[in-house]
Amino acid sequence: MREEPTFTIKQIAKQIGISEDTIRYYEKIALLPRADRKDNGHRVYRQEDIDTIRLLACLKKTGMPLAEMQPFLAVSADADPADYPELVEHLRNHRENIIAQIASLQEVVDFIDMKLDVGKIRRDCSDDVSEAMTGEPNPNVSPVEMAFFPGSAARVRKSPATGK
Amino acid sequence: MREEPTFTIKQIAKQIGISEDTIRYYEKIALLPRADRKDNGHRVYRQEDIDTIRLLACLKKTGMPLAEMQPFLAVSADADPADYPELVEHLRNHRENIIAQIASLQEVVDFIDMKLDVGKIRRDCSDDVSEAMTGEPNPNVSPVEMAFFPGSAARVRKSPATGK
DNA sequence: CTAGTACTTGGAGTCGACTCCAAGTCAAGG
DNA sequence: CCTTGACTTGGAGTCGACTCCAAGTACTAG
Repeated sequence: MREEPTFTIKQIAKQIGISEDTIRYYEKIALLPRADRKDNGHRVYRQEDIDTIRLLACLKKTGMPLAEMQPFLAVSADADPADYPELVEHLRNHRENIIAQIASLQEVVDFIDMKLDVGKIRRDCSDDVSEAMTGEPNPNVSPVEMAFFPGSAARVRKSPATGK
Repeated sequence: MREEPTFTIKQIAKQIGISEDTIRYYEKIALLPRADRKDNGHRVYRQEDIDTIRLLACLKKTGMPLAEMQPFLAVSADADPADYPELVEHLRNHRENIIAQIASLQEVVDFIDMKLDVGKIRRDCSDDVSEAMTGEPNPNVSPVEMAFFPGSAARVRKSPATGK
């Protein structure tokens, strides 16, 4: 069998877009398994490892704390998650969290769009990520009082003008 | 005019789901304007303030650092953002960031689904939040080697099996 | 042999975002 | 009048996630 290509820590750091220090740190806190070393002690990475680290980077982007990433690595590794029912549960939970987070983000996007579109009245597109909100198709809403807030969509209904 | 209802810090903390300390902290770092006080010095909040704080909480959920939230409050306040071209620019930028973040999240969701659906082949539903990704409708992909990684979607294409 | 570079390690420092605390004020109840 | 409870303040402490550093080793080129 031909040898897989291997990479230095510097290379994969650059490739993935995180610092070498961060990668070493992940290893230090055992978020990543100890990487193989060359004879001189330098770390060697292969595609498999890169994929794993990339997954971490991806999860990080979603705001997940490092401590919660471990289970994902277990899954990422190679296994069939069905072998670990607890883990499946965990994954499902996290999936829900992420969906909620997407909804949050979408609300912010909506908020921004609303602010950017002040007066334009261009409210029709498809954006129903969350089923929780999407209250009234209320067009020209006024600044803050819209229902862009999670968990209280419908009940935010102000009365008078904003102070002024 | 009848008085708007007002609330204590404890009430709104509970309502919004963050700690009183956090609210005071936001005020301390001037992320929030100094709240009005009663004669005894206690903070009073009205709906308007609650909306603002709720916006912060919402932005926080999206992983935005506190320092970046200021512009949103300026917008939230009452103004027409068109009055502040820089701010509009900032909003647009952030909108893009969020869209990207949603894509990241969606990838994680896809990853989870993929892991959960191992062998199930149930790939059809409607989830196209981001227009950036949605690469191939590639069904039964193998564990890690999938293109669930942001920024390198198409180019991560492994050849051999995952080590084993 | 020396210089340069690419790594290694353990540990210290930083930064953001809280979180906790002690001391103080005020209002109401017994 | 004294206690209790809800708040105030400034400041200290914590925690997660890095980020930086000094000292050491290994290889490479001149």
